[in-house]
Amino acid sequence: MSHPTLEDVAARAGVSRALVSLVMRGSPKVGKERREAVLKAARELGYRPNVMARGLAAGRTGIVGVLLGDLHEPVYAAIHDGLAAAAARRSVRVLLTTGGGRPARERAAVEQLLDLRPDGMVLAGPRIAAAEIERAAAGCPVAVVGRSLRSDRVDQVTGDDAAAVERAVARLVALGHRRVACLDAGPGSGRPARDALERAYRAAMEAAGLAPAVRPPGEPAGPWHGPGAPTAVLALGDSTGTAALAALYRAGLSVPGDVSLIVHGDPPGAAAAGVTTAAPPPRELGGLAMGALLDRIDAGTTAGGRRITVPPVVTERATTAPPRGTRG
Amino acid sequence: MSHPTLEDVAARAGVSRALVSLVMRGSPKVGKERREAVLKAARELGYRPNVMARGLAAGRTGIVGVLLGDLHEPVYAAIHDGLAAAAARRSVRVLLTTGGGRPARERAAVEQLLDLRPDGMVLAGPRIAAAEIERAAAGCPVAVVGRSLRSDRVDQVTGDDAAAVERAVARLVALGHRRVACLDAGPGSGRPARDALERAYRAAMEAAGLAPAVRPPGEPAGPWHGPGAPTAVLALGDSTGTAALAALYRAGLSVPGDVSLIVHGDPPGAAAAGVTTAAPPPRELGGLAMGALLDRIDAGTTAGGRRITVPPVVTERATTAPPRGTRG
DNA sequence: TTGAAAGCGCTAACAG
DNA sequence: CTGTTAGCGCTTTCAA
Repeated sequence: MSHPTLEDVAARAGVSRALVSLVMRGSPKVGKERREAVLKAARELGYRPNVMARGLAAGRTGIVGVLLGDLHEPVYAAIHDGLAAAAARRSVRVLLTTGGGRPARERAAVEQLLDLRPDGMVLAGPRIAAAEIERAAAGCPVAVVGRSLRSDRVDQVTGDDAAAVERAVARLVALGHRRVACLDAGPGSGRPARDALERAYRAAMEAAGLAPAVRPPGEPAGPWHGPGAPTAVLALGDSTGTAALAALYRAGLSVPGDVSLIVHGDPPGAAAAGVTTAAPPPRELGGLAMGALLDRIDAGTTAGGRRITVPPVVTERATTAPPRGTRG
Repeated sequence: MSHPTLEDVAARAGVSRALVSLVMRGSPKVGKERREAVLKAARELGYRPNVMARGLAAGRTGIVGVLLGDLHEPVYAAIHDGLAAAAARRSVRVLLTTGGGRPARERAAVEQLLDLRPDGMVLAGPRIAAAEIERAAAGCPVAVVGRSLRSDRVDQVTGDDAAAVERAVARLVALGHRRVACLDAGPGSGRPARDALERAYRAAMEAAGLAPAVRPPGEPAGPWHGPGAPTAVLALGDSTGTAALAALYRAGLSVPGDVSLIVHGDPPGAAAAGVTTAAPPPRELGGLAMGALLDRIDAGTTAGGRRITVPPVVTERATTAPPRGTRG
């Protein structure tokens, strides 16, 4: 038989269905003898409880649905690591979907998840409209990673990107750099966010008593050599993690010999290329979101709206060093 | 009411439950008037069918479970693209899991999927034992991507890696290269597979009337300069996609000026770093697997065991060019 | 402790 | 075309 049912197990163990149900859920009030007989029968039959039947009857599914913004972006793999670890600790089953970054597909993905009647949902980097997130939150508890919205029912876990820029500057300054340029490495998308980061950069430089120097993407290479040239670069909007590095190489510079480089964010190629980055730790974002969600589910509380902001981390790799002449 | 049921819709529309059920499933044999009344009521109530109840009653869930070997490896994102596209064309809902590459977690993930009683399952790059795959296949139709096993019930879609090596060599030769070295760029893991690739390389070279030259990973840089030096390199086991490139740079070579480079496989950094690669196209692998699976589900056939081998593709990027002196 | 009975929300014949 | 009648596999009272 392909899928034995509770009843098959009961028959084989010579007990009632209800007893088997109790045993399967680990109820303490079953005699040791019978319990083992049931377990044995279940094992022999290869019995696996049917989640859907259980969910229907119990009113809860034990499922947490997770939307991952875009599988092509490695940051979601890291977020998932955090989510999964937190979920494993609380023995809930995680089911994943993704819309591949396209809002329309993402909406469909979220609705499919909702159709399963999950106990809760985590949306990591959702691109759908805030109203749709809100609507989803009417169906089950929802936690969002990496996006903040005006809502008192959705838990929100976000990284502090401005703080990441600050830390990056601070780290470069601590290494001894005084001329730290800000390079806009990427194409035009995400302008508004980029502007905020630029402001954070300026503020951090000024706080350190240094002169900010922003190089917009369009501008030609600029003076990279000579006495006034920057000894360190903070790259914004480098979506690959290697674009800024390549640009520096192209300008004939050695990294970190001539200039140190820190890229903001968690771009795909950064780790492989050994590029130092400054960004909120994605694993932690995921873990916190899942934690908040499960807390809320366990509490049975309707009201969410918790906001958690995670401080950034500088991941020092091979592109940062003290400025030339400082050492040896 | 948080989750209206079929019955609520029926009440509001003033019809029977069965009629609503028919409408929801798009049956053609419902009067236009009633159909619209039902649809209207459903919309007003925000009704969404409960997948679990539907699955329980219908005996099929409309769910295809997908195991993705490791979210950190971008090839799985590409495989997923193919899977998702094929699934969308046939309107099935795809639910994802992953074991993060660890067999124990992967097994748990597969079992969780199985507990949902999916109509079928795709295992992309599974690390679990063949016997466990076989066992899963007893529960529902299964297709496997990227792993071949002795089984007459599991559909298998694999890429032809030896052919990828052949194509790479052929491409290099077509560009005019005569001294094509094979570089083992990675650490020791995956030796047996690597050996097969090396054999394929030798065979391809000999078929082209050229002398193979393998440089094992341990060997020091070797003669990269001078009259007999290779003008092209085929890199095996480069797990980042940039390791071989970095090694060539380190040896003081310009790419593709001094040497052309093709990396075997779909390593993470290759696209970002502009490295030319030769490998089976992962999207297609995914699409074929999903297609085979859905065909089998539709046919209601138990017997699978189809084997599909996908020919490789050379993705020409910035590291390949004719040998120096050939042009201009 | 154990068993019987009543659904969870939906589909699938089957009669009207 | 439409409504009625059984379940799907499981949990959950409620008695025994």
